[in-house]
Amino acid sequence: MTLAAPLPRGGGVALWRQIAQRIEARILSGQLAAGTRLPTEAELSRGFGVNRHTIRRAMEDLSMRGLVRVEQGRGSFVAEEVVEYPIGSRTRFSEIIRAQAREPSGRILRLKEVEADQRIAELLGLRRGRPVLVVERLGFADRRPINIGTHHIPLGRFPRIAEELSRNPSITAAFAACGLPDYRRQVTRITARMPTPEEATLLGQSRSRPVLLTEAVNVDPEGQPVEVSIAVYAAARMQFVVESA
Amino acid sequence: MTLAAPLPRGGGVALWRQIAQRIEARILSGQLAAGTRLPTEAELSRGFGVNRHTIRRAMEDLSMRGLVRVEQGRGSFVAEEVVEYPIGSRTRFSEIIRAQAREPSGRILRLKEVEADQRIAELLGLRRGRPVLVVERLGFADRRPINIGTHHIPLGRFPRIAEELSRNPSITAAFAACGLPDYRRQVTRITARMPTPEEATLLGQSRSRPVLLTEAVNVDPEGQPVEVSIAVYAAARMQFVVESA
DNA sequence: ACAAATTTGTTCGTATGTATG
DNA sequence: ACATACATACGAACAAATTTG
Repeated sequence: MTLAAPLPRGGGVALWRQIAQRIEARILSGQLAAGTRLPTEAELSRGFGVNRHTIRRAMEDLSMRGLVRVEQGRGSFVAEEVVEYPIGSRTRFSEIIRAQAREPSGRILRLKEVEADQRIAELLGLRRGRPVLVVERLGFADRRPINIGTHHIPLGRFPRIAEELSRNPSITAAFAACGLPDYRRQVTRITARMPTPEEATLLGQSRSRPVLLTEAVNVDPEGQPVEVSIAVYAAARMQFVVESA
Repeated sequence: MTLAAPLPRGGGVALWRQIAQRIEARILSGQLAAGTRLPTEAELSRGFGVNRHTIRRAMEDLSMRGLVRVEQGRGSFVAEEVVEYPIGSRTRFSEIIRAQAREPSGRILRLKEVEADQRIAELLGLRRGRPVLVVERLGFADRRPINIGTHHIPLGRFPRIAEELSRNPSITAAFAACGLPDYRRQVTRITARMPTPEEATLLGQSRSRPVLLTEAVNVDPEGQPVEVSIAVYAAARMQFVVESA
């Protein structure tokens, strides 16, 4: 246990603070990489020669400050850096990831032609039952899964979009190849819920941690809806940022 | 059990779909009011004469579509209407609630003078250690708890704000009484996490359901930060809406 | 479906030191 | 000097979630 070392007692600094500071220093210096598991509370309390409560107090501090993530029954982990995801009219997955000095990538999970249900039809300005391509796509930043996007695209206007997407799993590129070089996000709705088991697996996260859920409508320069996307994000790794003019 | 009635089997429509549709119809027609508890899965399975798994499939469908809320160990409930909470430069709690035809109110939980820590000082454009008033406020819509806001206000600029707040638990009104008739929201950060036990109690929600977390900076007309607010919202009752110009 | 082992979460109780009035 | 409040620290036991067999 390299973390442990004798602690000066009665020196005016609470033991839990000293412990938190040592762990923090290891994390900030990179000696404890993001995602790595910390020793158990029992191990730490033995290592530092303090009571388990004292360790827990230190962990609570680190957890509150977002440096570690504690999961009941599993252990404690060095927190991953959160992706700052600006929500605005030019919200593009790959641009946002690249702007954070990470490498974006994506994998198409499913491509399916369906008839638009009530809600999707309304948002796309179509009649119910019109053909829509449903694209499920897993998005990555630096090979870590970030989101699962379910995109609904009207096939009446973009009949060749499925073909383009199977060639290159980028929504923006597929639209460009179908004659729409630019689009903008009109509205985004944000909420949160617990993940389905499948979502938790795909996002590589615990089932007891929440996901952020967005529903967005993208429109062409004339204001005509071209896509409705519903996406889930691992909440622990994501922070949406809304700048107000 | 008025919900139950014989179901046509082998008619090409899955039993769980028929069950889900019946329950949905009752909810949409208002026969099952928001927040009321549904019969247990065991009762429903007896009532419809199907296996409990079939009921569960129907409930999962309804739950995914946001019509019901299922809580392990407690039961299933008709989902409350979600509050649509627009995020923009004029984000004001009471105005938003009123715009949804609900009655806003608030209760101050705590008022405390503290020294600004690193993060708050940075966001407020102060030096660390400067006096800041921390206000914890529970916000209601139609007497239902909606959010817990923790507001940080620089006392150097607003020395009398605590007094105003104890008279009227509205942040906007307190600022107005302290000579700031108008302010705007500059940036909002949104994420989600699980609630603390206290948060779950105050929000009247299950501890196994997530909360949305916002961090916002409000500035005066000159762009000077006047308040940092960190708020948690019951995710099941809240949807943030971001319109992009 | 169940059981065991592991790990964090919660709640008791006790004791000590420090700041405050 | 004394009482009080508060944060710190330790100990024990049990609850709850997760993983594994």
